[in-house]
Formats: sequence, structure tokens, C-alpha cells
Amino acid sequence: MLARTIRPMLLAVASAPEPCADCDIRQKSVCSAVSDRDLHRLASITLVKDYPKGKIFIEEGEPATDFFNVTSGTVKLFKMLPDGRQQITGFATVGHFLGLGVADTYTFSAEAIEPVTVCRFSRSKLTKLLDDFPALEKRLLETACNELVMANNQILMLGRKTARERVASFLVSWSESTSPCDPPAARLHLPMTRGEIADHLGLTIETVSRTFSRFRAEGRIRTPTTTDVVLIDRPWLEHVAAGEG
Amino acid sequence: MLARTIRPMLLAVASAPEPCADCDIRQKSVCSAVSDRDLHRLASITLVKDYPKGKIFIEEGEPATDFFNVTSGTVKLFKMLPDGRQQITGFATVGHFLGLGVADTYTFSAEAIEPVTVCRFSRSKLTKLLDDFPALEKRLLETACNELVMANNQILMLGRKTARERVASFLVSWSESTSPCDPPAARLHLPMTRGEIADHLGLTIETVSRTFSRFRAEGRIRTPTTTDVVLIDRPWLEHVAAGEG
DNA sequence: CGGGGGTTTGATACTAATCAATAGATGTGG
DNA sequence: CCACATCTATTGATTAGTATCAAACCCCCG
Repeated sequence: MLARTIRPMLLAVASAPEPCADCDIRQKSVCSAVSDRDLHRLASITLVKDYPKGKIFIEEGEPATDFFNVTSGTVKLFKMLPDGRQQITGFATVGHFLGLGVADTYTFSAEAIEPVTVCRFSRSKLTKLLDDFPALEKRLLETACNELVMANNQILMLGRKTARERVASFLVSWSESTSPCDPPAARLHLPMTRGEIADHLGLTIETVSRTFSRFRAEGRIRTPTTTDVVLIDRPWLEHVAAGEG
Repeated sequence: MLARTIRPMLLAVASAPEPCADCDIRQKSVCSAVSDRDLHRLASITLVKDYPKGKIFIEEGEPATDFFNVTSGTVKLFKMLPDGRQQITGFATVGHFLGLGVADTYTFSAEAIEPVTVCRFSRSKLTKLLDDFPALEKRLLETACNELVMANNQILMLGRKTARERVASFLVSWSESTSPCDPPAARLHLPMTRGEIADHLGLTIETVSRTFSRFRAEGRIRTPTTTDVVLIDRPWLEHVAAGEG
């Protein structure tokens, strides 16, 4: 009896592998709000997609047909002004859900800044699913609230912090978002360019570069490579980031 | 039979007036997601409060015990740095729900910038209520998403727009948020000071004042009083606000 | 080895901040 | 109702911080 019910499922998996069942980042994402028992319903509306570096897979203004969940790689989320000025509202890494803060059309664009894998959900299907999974809806609300907190922190940063404070804030917060352990690892990898950091902090490439150099000269950080940073004096960086520098 | 069921309700209302039953801004707020039939449950956890101008009724860092719904007046939402620098993340007017984007403690402060009336809900009680009212939860998620869109627009503004573009953006967006009709009324009332506008736009009082003066000299706006603005050339203001100026 | 994108560093320009003074608005008490 | 005190707004002069323009450097990759 047990075997009889399980075997067909295994066969089904073998013939059309369910993306969610053996997903190893599920507990990091909103998907963990769906129980194992219901997972096939989530899987049935999920499509796993790979995007190469540079691929823009969400374009501001286009009809918002899909939600996404990042399962590997780093994505930049950004808005642009007509003359090309760009503002990166955030970087999304593994576990991040994309598509909140959207009306009928996307209100931001998303670009893979390194090879990225996402789970793509049909927006209308996921919305319907929410009626049956209140826990998932609760989880999305929670996620939206967290993003609001982050957004307000970025608003404070852009509105009132100096270039030094912004770069310090970025280093500390990127370190926390990529290093789950406590205390966070001292060495960070920066998959984004100086230009992307600048577009995130409301600065120019040159100012970001100069600030890195100055932190280096002051012995607060080391940069073994352009894309790797070691936080030598994290307490000081946190102090500066908090506006007490 | 009808009379018999209604009369006790009316008596109840007379003895302890239910704040929600005859609320005339309900359709503007998240409360409209609760049906008339269930309204008493919402009313039972609601407390109507008045705050005078200048009253700070949410303080960043304090335990987040309550949610609020603004029913009249204007509230400034802000964050501060230790040395006193202030960033106003938004202005909340009638119908706005306060308390999303909050963890265990408030992540922002709220001050009445004119006399304000709010409905105060116990956070724990409202959270419990959500289990019974999925429509209300859905509505809160929708609200949170709208706020995220607004927050991202402000991030773009603070990170990449010039002083002129910021002031134009503010005028257009305040006009839209206070004038429900389409096209919005040309004359706006600004309950906030120049300093508060500056703290919202990441500028100084002087820069805001100068920009107002310049718009006035260029014939784009008129300022009958310090607290009232007439948008003479709205299309131009929208153009500048969009970064095409 | 050469090319090209990304980065660093330097010189200069410009926007908005700061400092300062005046003017206008608001409110209070005589 | 007016005079005074206080707060807010405007305008001007100067400064500072960051952007812009320009050149050299580095590193990766073909």
C-alpha cells in the first residue's frame, strides 16, 4: 500500500523531474512556506531557467507576467532615467524572491551580473495558488516588509550619508548579506563592478574607487584582487556606516 | 425579527460607539477589505487617537506594539543618524497604513506635522485577526508592494536626480497623492515646512527655497502663500521630474 | 603579445552645502 | 489690536564635496 502510492510518484519524478522536491536552497526562500505534501503544486508552475552574465531578464515597463526566485548567482535590480542615468536599487542573491513591488508592469529591470539560475513562476498561477496556501502569502508579506526595511535604509543612505559612509555601509551590508555566519567572514567577493557599486550608492566610479583606495591607505580594508575585499577593521567600518565616523 | 436583531446593535453603538461602523474613510484604507459583517471584530481592537502637531507617536527602535491607520492630518515618517541628520522616507496622509516594514522594533519614527487622527491597532491582535481575514492579509500585501514601488522611486530620485528634478518630482507626486481627481487640482497645500521637504529630498532648506524661487521666476509655479503652491506648468514639471528636463 | 574592459589616479569644474544676514509669518501677552 | 518674540523662509557670499574630464595602469583573455 505504501509502496503502491510512492512508486508512481517516483516514476513521475524520473520522467519529469520535479524542480522543487530536491531543491537545496528551499529553506532559504519563500518556498519553505509550502509543505512537502503540497510541493508538487508549486513545482507544477515552476520553470528553472539559466541566464548568462549580462542577460536582462526583467525589463521595466514590460507586462509583469512572472515572479522569480534566484537559486544561484547575483542579479542587479535597477531603474533608469531616459538619459541613461542608472540607479541600482539592490543586488539579489540566492534565495531572493523577485516580483514584489510590481503592478501590472514591472517597475524595475533585472540583469544577471554573473551566470544566474532562477525559478520562474507564472504570476497569475502563483497568485491563484496563494488562496490555497495562506502560509505562503504570509511569507510573501513578511518578505515584502523586510524589503521595505531595506529600502528605507537605502533611502537614508542616499539622502543623508557621505561618500565614505555609503561605501562603508555597502561593504558592511554586502558582507552580512553574503556571509550567513556570525561573525561574518572578513573576506568578501564582489561580483559587481565599481560602476555598479557606484550606481547602487548614488556616486560615480571614480568616487567609489578613490574611497576604496583611501580605506586601503588607512588600513581598514585590503583588496587582494579587484573583486575581493578583506575587512580588516570591521568595527570601524560599522561605525562609519552608522554615521558616527 | 429584524428590529429585534438590530436594536441591540444600535444600543451597543450608543453605549460604546464602534469606531469602524460609520467610518467615512474606510473605503480609502485597508479596512475596506473587512466586510460589514465582520467589522465589529476590527472595531474591537481599534482605538481612535488624536495627536497634536509635533507629537512623535512612533519612535525608531521602540518595540513595535501597534499598527496605525491615518484618518486625518499628515504624518512624516523618518529615520535619523546619531548626529541629527534626518531623512524623511515619506509623508502619510488619510488612509495610509503605518507599520509595514517593521520587525520587532519600529525601523522608523512618525511625527504628526499637523493635528492628526489615527486608528491604533494592537499588532499582536491584528496579526491574529489576519488568520481569519485572508482578504485583509491580501490587502496588506498589496499595500506593502505599493510602498515598495514608491520606495524604489524615491531611491532613484535620491541616487540620481538633480535638485531641480527632485523638487519637481516632489511637487508632482504630492499633488497626485493629495488630489484624487484626474487631472489633479493645480493648487496644492503643503503642510510640511521647507526643512521637511529638504529632509525628504536629501537637500538643504536653502536649496529647496532657491529651487522654488527659480521655478517661480521661470513661471512654472506660483506661491500665493508659503504653504500653498499653484502648478502653472504641470507638463513641464512632469518632464523635469522624469529626468528629461 | 596585443587588445580591451575595468580600475586607479590626477586636474579641474560645478552643484549643492555651509555660513550669514534679512525678511516675512505666526503666535502671545499686554 | 498692536508690539514683541520666535520661528520659518528667502537671498547672498563663500566653501566643500563630489562629478567631470583626462590619462595611465592593470589584468584577463584571446
